[in-house]
Amino acid sequence: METETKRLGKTPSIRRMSLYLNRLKAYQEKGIEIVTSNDIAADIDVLPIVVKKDLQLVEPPTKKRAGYIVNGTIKAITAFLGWDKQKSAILIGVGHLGSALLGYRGFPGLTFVAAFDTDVKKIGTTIHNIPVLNISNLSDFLKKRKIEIAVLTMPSEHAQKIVDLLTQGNILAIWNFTRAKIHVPPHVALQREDLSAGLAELSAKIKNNQ
Amino acid sequence: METETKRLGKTPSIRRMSLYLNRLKAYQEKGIEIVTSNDIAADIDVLPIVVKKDLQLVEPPTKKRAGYIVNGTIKAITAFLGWDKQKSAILIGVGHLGSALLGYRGFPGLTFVAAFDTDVKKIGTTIHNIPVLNISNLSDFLKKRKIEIAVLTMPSEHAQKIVDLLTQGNILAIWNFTRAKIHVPPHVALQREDLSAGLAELSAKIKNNQ
DNA sequence: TAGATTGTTAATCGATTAACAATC
DNA sequence: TAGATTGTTAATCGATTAACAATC
Repeated sequence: METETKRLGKTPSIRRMSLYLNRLKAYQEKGIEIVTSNDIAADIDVLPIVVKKDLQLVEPPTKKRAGYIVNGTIKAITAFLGWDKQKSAILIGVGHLGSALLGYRGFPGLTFVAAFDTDVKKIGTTIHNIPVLNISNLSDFLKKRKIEIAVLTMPSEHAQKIVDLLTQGNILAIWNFTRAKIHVPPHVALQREDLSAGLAELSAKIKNNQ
Repeated sequence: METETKRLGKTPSIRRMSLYLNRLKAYQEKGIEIVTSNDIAADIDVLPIVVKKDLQLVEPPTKKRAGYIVNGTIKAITAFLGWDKQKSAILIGVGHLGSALLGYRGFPGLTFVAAFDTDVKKIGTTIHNIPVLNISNLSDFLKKRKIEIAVLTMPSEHAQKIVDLLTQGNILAIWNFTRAKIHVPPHVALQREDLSAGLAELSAKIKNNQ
């Protein structure tokens, strides 16, 4: 039943893509048109060879031996990640974290079209202009609208029940911020996000500095 | 100047520790006293050998050849991460993400004692019972109180200026949720958190499912 | 041409996985 | 004893880094 974790190849490289994208956009705003792997590397604290190897994955267009063309490389990364076409998303569970994510400006390619909750005080309101709907309308909603990504920020308990509704509603991907272990059919992409993993890493670094 | 990224050894294992901790606490609540690597592995979708190898790092006490003792293993992980002693933390920038983190219940070992902002509308209020103070009082505050961890959730622009104040104030660690590249002296632990890295990973998985 | 860069191939390092020894 | 488990050592795999070839 297990071995869910299909190896995707270049996970660390893919995770760095958003850093590159950010830096490149900053160059673009400054009017810089060409940039070297050295420049980027210095900016995000990795070795230049890492940048070169990673960017090769997206086949950045028209490089001369002077560096990467900023605009084209932005487009190449964006296309590589599928961020050139906006994906519509819903969010389940409008708590602190949920509201924060709804208002977060840093998710390119993602457009929240609705949020769902059980709390009657929240249902009917909007948060950052996104309507909060009754969770009991989820299935109907998914029949009417094509939604690609569902973001889970509700309490873990009933996660699997919701996930089943989502997969029946033909969602493509689930981004799971809860601690529930959830099962999805193989054609549904699943990403688990664990905020305290970062804290664990930081804590270990503190200990190492004694 | 660079090569900031001091290799810590077991980063992936350390990041998984919070998952183990979570599962073990769930067993504890159910009254389960002994648990095998197989149980844990099935629960978090990794191979049993991964659990065994990872847990060896924390030297879980008193195992019989029947599994790990839940209570003792919880204590061992907690101690390994330094989460047995509460660390006091402040948060800089009480925006959406900042407020969400202040209210997040899932950071063991971390106690927020104050938040800082520049917005006069926020200064003087409390968020989740944590007082929001004027950023101009940051240095004074750090002289009076021993603070271990600073969480950065403000706009990137002035990050380095704030970081300099923090390091002068003898902070031990910085958890950076902004996109600013920041420099810290070598004795200060630094952890960069990038929410959109997870989205990049998810997006790549969607593409792979075509 | 010399210099600076990306692109590519090879070497190294670390993390994951497998196999099995030790133990109660 | 047989069985089930952790602990340990070895093998494999993948990611990082180094070295250098190709190019304008």
